[in-house]
Amino acid sequence: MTNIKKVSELAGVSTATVSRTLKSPDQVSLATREKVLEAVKAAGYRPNWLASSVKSGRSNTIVVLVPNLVNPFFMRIIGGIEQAAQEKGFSVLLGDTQGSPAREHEYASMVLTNRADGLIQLDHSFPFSAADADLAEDLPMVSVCERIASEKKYPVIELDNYAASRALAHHLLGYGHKHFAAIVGQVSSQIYRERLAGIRSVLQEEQIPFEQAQITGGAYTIEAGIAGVEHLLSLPQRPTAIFCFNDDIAIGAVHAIKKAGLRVPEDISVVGFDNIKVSAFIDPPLTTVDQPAYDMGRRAVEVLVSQIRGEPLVRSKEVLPFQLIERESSGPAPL
Amino acid sequence: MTNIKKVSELAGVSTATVSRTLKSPDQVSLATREKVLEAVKAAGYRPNWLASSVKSGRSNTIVVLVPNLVNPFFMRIIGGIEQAAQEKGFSVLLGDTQGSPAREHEYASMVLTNRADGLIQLDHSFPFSAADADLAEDLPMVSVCERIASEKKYPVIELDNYAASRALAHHLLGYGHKHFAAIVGQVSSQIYRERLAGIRSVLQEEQIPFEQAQITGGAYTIEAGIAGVEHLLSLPQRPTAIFCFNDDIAIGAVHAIKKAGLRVPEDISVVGFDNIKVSAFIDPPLTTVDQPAYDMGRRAVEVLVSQIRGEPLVRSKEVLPFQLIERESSGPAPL
DNA sequence: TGTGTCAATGTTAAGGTTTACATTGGCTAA
DNA sequence: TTAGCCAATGTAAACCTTAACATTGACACA
Repeated sequence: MTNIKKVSELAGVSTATVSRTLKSPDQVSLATREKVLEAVKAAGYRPNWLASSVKSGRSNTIVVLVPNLVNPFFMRIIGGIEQAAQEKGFSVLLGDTQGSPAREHEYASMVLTNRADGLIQLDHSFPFSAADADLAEDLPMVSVCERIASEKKYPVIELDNYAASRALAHHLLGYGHKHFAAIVGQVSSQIYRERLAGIRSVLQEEQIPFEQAQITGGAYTIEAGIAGVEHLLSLPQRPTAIFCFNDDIAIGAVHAIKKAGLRVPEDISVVGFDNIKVSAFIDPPLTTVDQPAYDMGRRAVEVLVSQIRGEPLVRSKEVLPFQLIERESSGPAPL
Repeated sequence: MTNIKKVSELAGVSTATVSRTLKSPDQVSLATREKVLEAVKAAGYRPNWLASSVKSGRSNTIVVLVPNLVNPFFMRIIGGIEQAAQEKGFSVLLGDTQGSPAREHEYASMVLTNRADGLIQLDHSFPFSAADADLAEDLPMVSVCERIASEKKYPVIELDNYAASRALAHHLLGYGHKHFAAIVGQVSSQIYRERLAGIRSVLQEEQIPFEQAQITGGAYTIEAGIAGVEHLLSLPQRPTAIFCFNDDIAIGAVHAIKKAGLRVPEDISVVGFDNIKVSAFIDPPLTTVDQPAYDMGRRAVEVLVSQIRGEPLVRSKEVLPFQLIERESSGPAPL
């Protein structure tokens, strides 16, 4: 291992001068600087990041907890996180939790052990174990999309899910639909409650019933979409419009509807959520709500880094704009 | 910051005993152990990972260079990497390079600065800058899917792209196709050459021409698939079967073909590569080659970690099995 | 009793870097 | 000439943990 001491000997200066040459060159005379840089090159020296980090007490690293790596929506968020982190001189540790609390605990504890300076949670759970909870009190943590379930309010970057769902509902009402269903993904989350409330509020205003039987789900997957449709088609009153709580579910739903010999949107309209890339290119292209995933990731990093730097929190909640994307998977209700 | 010294004072023992209690408890008497653990709890102490890492000289971290985070195939690989890394006590630093050499250099240099112990490259370039190249000589590095372009042969986990392409070609020949085209994604990569060679070898055996004009591409994206089809449909001799070098391209190709008023597979057969999740659920479901992405990621970590541990390299190249997945996007050639 | 052994614990150096403080020496201004 | 200043550099402590080596003391056995 070539270390700073070896370089200092090679250049005939002290280790402090080597350090200064690399970190604050203006404090070193030109002649010495050149001498040192030459020695650095000759020795093939690269400063040991671990050593400087232990000195500063900062790892300049953030850990991101993702429930599901293969979800393209999350990946767009992470793309934004990665980009912004890099710009700010941070690196990103990936924490694929698969929704497992044990894994969440493990990754979250990295912030307690100086392995990371802060964390971004993409799921809705409070990621620390009960044992760590009190230590986690004032740690930099930000959530994206979901709100972290805890007494203390951590900053959150989110969408107005209530309004977005209302927009989808109005869109479908405009097509004359009267029989609705929802395939909701993960129950027990903030998102679930808000979106459902948004839909309910619109239907109530129009005095359209929306029964429990019409609400199904379990996960944000294509399979859940297929299973949801199979369930819905077995009901006595078939819905003419289905809210899917993300685009993967919607893709599964469209697939299952077509497989059952029905048409989208002629027989059943399907709307999704997230606007993932592929949604525009399936048949029929998906009506959905666009979330600015990349920007949400970027913003999360900005908020997190300012927390890490100890700057006062401006807003504990930021709501980013959504956009209703009307495509061909939704259309007039059948007569 | 509560450190080990504070705990040692609280417990009335030396720092060494605290360290031993946590790292090798069998060396400490039961009574002391309990005393120390109580103090640890009372102080809310968590060992500083940076400090122990600088001591050991190991960060137990690997950095993964990904050209494109949103590609679900890469994400499956990374899922495998993440899982295996966690099992082996490593964490994963994410390096979203967007194909930019500057970013590759930056992430790769993390291995030189003790920020990471090894790296996994998902692209085909040698990720170190020219200045770092000689330092990078013997660093732990593994590539997945693509082979790293350098004199020194780094271990690679890959697929038999040649054989897989031959399988696809035979599949299409079996349907009576005679006019082929390919939308190839990134040119200049190993994958490109091998897959093309595989297709060419089969067509040559059957004395079927395969002209340069029929080969198009540029990126592994849906848009490239669309652009590719638009180009191919403008040619005097329209192909009846299109090889797409990944499923995203194939999804774009199917979309564009349908948009042009043609049918898949009745007018044109389309085959993809990778078998991403959504490929089974688009219309028509995609004929493709399944790559064991998750296992490739896992295996890459195993090889990398054994390199990090200084174990001798068993094989510098591991070829994992592919599987031809025949679905409805390919069918008999039109008359 | 004395010696040897061993488990338990303490002391301290080491890991590589940064930085507060100290030193050097050249220069200016009175 | 000399005090004073300042830029350049050096010295050594600090960051926190770990581990090699040292010490202690209890116990066994001759």
